[in-house]
Formats: sequence, C-alpha cells, structure tokens
Amino acid sequence: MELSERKLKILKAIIKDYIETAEPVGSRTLSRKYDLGVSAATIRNEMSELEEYGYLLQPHTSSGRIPSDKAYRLYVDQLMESKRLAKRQQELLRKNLAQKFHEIQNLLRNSAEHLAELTDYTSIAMAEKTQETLVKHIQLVPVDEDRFLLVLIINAGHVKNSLLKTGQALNQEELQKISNLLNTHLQGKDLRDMTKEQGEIMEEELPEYERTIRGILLYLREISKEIERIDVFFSGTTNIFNFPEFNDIVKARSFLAMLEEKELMKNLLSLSGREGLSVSIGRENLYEIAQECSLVTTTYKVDDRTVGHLSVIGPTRMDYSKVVSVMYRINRDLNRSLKNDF
Amino acid sequence: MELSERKLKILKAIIKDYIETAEPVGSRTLSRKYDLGVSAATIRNEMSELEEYGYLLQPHTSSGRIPSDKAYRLYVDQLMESKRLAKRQQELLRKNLAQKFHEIQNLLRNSAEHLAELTDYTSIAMAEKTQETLVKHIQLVPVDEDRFLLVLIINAGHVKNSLLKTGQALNQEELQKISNLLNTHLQGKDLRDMTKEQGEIMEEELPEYERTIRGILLYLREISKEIERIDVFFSGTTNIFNFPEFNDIVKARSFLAMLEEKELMKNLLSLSGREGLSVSIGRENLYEIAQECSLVTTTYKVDDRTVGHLSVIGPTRMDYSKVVSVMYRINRDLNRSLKNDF
DNA sequence: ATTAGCACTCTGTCTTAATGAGTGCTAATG
DNA sequence: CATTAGCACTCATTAAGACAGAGTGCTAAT
Repeated sequence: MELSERKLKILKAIIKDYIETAEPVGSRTLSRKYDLGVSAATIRNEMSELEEYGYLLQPHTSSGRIPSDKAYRLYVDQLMESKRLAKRQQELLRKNLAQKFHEIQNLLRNSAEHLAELTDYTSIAMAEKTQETLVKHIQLVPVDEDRFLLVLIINAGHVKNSLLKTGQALNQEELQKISNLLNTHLQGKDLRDMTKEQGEIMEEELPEYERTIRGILLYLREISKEIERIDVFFSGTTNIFNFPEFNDIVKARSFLAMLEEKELMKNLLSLSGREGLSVSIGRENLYEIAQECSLVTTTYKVDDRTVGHLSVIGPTRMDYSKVVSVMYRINRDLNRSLKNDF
Repeated sequence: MELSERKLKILKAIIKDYIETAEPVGSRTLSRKYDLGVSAATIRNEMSELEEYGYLLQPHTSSGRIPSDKAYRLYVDQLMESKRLAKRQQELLRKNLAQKFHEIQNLLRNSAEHLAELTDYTSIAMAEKTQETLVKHIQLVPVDEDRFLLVLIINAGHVKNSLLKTGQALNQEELQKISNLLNTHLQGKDLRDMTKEQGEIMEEELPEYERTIRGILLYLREISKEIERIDVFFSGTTNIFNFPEFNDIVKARSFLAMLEEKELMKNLLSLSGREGLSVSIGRENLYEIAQECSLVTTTYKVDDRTVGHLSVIGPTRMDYSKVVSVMYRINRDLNRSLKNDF
C-alpha cells in the first residue's frame, strides 16, 4: 500500500508537530502552521484515510490525531532527515572523545552521561556480562607479611583481583612457585568448574602451602559469580519528567521502576540492539512496560565479542532525528576508542 | 524547658500517628484512637502549648497539627522505642551476612539493596574516595606477546589494574626487571606527583624499555583521576513514590534530581555521618533540597580510615524506629565483615 | 483543672456551566 | 471531480459555586 506524495507530506508534518508539542494535532492547526497548499477540509479527508491505514490514532472522537507506532516506523525508515548537531553538542562530543579510559565500564558510563546531556532523554549503558570465564593467567603479588594480591586474568580481557590473607608468611619466591603451580593446572579451565578434587591434586603437589591454595580455590569459585554481574548505568533519569506523557505520577513511577529492574533492562537492550544502531518503537518492544517507549540502541564489539550497549530511552514521541544523529557520532567515536585501547 | 509527662505522651502519640498516616492529626482523632485518659478539649489545650514551644506546626488555621523537626529530634533522642525486626527482615539480614565480597564497593552496594528492601525507603551507598594515592607496589604481569597487565597497589588497600600495550615483545623476566625498577623509584610516591623528570631518570636506567616505561608513567598519571572518582549507588529510589509528600510530581522530581547530583550526595553523607550511626532531620541538613528529608547514616572504617557510608533517606516523617533498628543490625554485620575480610 | 458545647474556618470533592478545538457531513465551487 | 466553505455536534478542560467533614478556639459549666 503506497501512500501518495501528499499523504506522506501531511503525515510527516503531523509527526513533526506531535514530537514537538505532544498535543494531538488537528487539521486547522496543521494548515495554519505548515504550508501544505491545501485547505483544512482536504487535510481532514486525508487524515481520515491515514487513520484507516493505521498511521494515525484518535484519542477520542472529537480530538486531533496522533501518530501510531507504524507511523513512527515509517518516519524513522524513510521520512526523517538527519539533523546537524548544534555547537554545544559538537563541543561535548569532542570532550568525550578526548578522555582516556582504562576500563570499558568507565568508558561506557561516561558516554552515557554525555548521551543524556546531548539528547535530553534518559540514557542507559550496559556492560555485557562475560560469556566465558576461562582462566588465562593467575599471578600472586606480595603485599604485607600476611597478605598477598591475587590477580586473575580471564580470557575475555577481564581482570579481577583481590587481597587475600595467607595464613602463613610467604615471600615473593614462594608466591611465584604457587603462581606457577596454579597456572599449569588451571589455565584454560572454566572458573565455574573449580572442583575440590582440583584443589586436592594441587595441595598434594605443594603440601606446605595447603591452606593458601585452599583459600585461593575458594576465592576463585566465589569470584565466578561476581564476574557475571551485569553492570547497568543510567544517566538523565529525571529527564523523563520533562515529557507530558510522564507527568502522571503513576507513569513516571512505572518508568523508573522499569529502569531499576536490571535483568529486564539487560534483556531489553540485548534484544533491541544486535548490530550497529537500531531503533525499536513502542509495541515493537517485547516487554509491556516498555511499550510506550522507544529505544535507540547501539552495540559495541571488541574482536567480534559484544562488550556493551549504549541506549537512549524516551517516549515513542521521541525526536528520532536528533537522537539518531547524536548516536551515530558517539558510535563512531566509541568504536575508534575501543579499537585503539582494548 | 521541660515538658510534662502528659505533654510528652501526647506528642509521642501525634508523631506516631503522623508517621503512620501522613495526615495532620487533630485532637478528636487522637483521643479516640489512643488511650490518653483525657478529653479532646484537654488535648487541644496541650497541643496549643506544644505549638508555642515549637514542637508542632499547623498547616492552616483549622487543621490538625504535624510534628516539627524539633519534635522528631526529641523523638529520636528520647521518645522512640527500638523495634523488633520482623521475620522477613531477620531472614534477609541473615542472607546479607552470608555472602562474601572481595571489594568494598560490592559489599556496600549489596547492603544498600538489602537496606532499601528492609526499610522501604531509598538507600544510598557511598564508597569514600581515597584520600591518599601513594604507590605501595607495582607489578607487571605478562598476558600476550604485545600486552601486559599493570597491577597497582595503593596504600589504602585499593588495587587498580589495566592492560597496557608494550610496543615491544617482553618476557616475564624483562617485565620483572621493569617492575623492580618502578618499585624502587616509585614506592611511597604520590600518584599525582608523577613528573616527566621522574620518567626520564628511570628511562636512563633501562633505556631499552624506554617506550614501555613512558607508557606506564602516562597511565599512572591518568589513573590518579579515576581513583578519586566517587562511587555512589542507590537502591529503592522508586520507593519515594509511596509517600504522599512526594506525590507531587515536582517534589518527586527534585528528590530524584538531588540523588543524581553525586557531588552533593557525597557532601551530604560525609557531613551527616561522621561516627557510627547518626540521624539528621529536615533542616538539620545543610542543603536546601534535602531539608524536607531525613537521613540515617552509618559510617564504616577500616584501620581508622573511613571507607564508606550507608544511608537511608526518606521524608522527615520517617519511621525512625524501624530504620534505626535495621541499620544497627546491618552496621554490626558490616563491621564484622570489614574486620574479617579487609 | 477539666470538659462539653458551639460558632467559625479551611480543605477537598462534587456538580454544573461555559469555552474551545476538533470532527464529519453536506452542499457549493472552479 | 477534486477541493473547499459552512455548520451541527462531540468531547475535554476549566472555572465557579455548593456542600460535607474535620478541626480549632473560646466560653461556660462541672
């Protein structure tokens, strides 16, 4: 079903107006505000047809019309024009680019903060949990008489460390000996598979360090849970109060409650964005609470492994043009950083 | 100015009732609901005097009265009785205790989550920024052909690490040589004082590793900023929607906006809690936006150094008795964990 | 000193009426 | 024949007025 040139023009005007004002738009306002070259009555007829086709909705019989999810989809895919970034935005982006980060989490978190400031919506950063937890390298580093630092490098480039108590005085050489033992036995093994037997074999080999080795094994098993923790950051959560659709305390609350559900957010982002930049609008989102929102999500990879998502969430009446433009830029910058630094 | 027995009894009843209902309480309700042994008229007279003394406020001429900050202060210091924890709470606390954490941040974050669930208010966890950033130990650990891991231990027990590129192939022995060099020159030095000259001296000593050393120095200077980052976590932020005093969208918004201001929160917590458990009520808080809230804050130390705060924030009409009881327990548990594990 | 009775105050809620933006339909127009 | 002007009708929002309910302060009685 192809829409006529004129219908597209009218639809685009309606969407633009609604994005701007959040008010249902009527035929008269439209003809007065935009130069469409036809009278209000004609627009009325066209609008009526656009409603039949499912592009417009009428909140009640005698009100103006608002765009449907279908209309936004058409708008995002075909109608909208990319926006030039404002000076203020350009500058912020330059700053974002200039900083250096040594952990992907911090990089994402920082970008999320800028993203929220640039778009005036709520931004979400998510550091993807590690899929595998294979031991790559273990190193014990001396600290005090009775403490040492265990450094654990996992295959995916993740590093974990922790101060552990020895229970016995150990010098650097002894620690190195234990490190070597651990590496020969555990390299390539999955953290979740640290069995008791594993420990016993090692303890037999260096029985004088039995207690220390046992402590380490215990720690490795515990840490595997911590590594799988999902990290989700937000910025600009209070921005939603700017939008009349969330002026209702119940709506605002359920929006914020949704953000607090980390598991849900994780799935939402993973589902919404798989490759590059993607937009999911209203009911396209699988979760009901998110169906009055739209998400623009970018996905980041290092060596073909997804390491994180960056996302903007707002009402379906979102300034897609602005958001997409900003995210394209951030996406480009971030990918550059990731390539260079990780 | 000493309050009579009867006045105290009435005041306590008013506070209890207001904490429960959030409605200004009048003399009739009071005499009907609580067994005070005197008529409504007498209560009226007493209330009128309590108002003169500054313990009660009257929102408008013909309404009931609400407690002032002064009244809450009296209540917290002298009137309230500690509450026994409910079964549900006991259980959650046991769970909280059972988990092991290897980073103070995670420990605090987790406790904050439980705290919010237990009290039905908003909880805040703050990991205090490190005051000093003196190098305690540096260790380089081999990873790939072209990458190694730098582990940095700072005096306060903080550990930072990062994957760095060598720019040249380095084996374990060579890395150890560089580690030793770094330790002899940098131990005890402040991270913020890493000067160029410092680097040049070291580069002269091992000129063949010039590039690597330069990279490390650069990293150390950068990381000093990251270490000072404040970490603030929240839990139960949407709980405030349960309270009628935040049913106004403007109030709710400004509350949430306050939480987003990390610097402000940091100061608020640091000021509010210095030792053990402290309560700051309404206008006792220095920041204006926090003056309709009360904070119950606990402070945590390791080796006499403040490492974090845990706090509950809610309306001044807070169930102090419940909150204080819960926090005493968490405080005890947490101090135990800190003593054992850090 | 305490209490019952009463007039008065203020808020919140409900009803009603007025306003205004918008629609759909019909008939006129180029 | 597509377009447009005109008109009756719908629905939401807002303002004003009426009313009930909870509370107070004061006075007089106990």
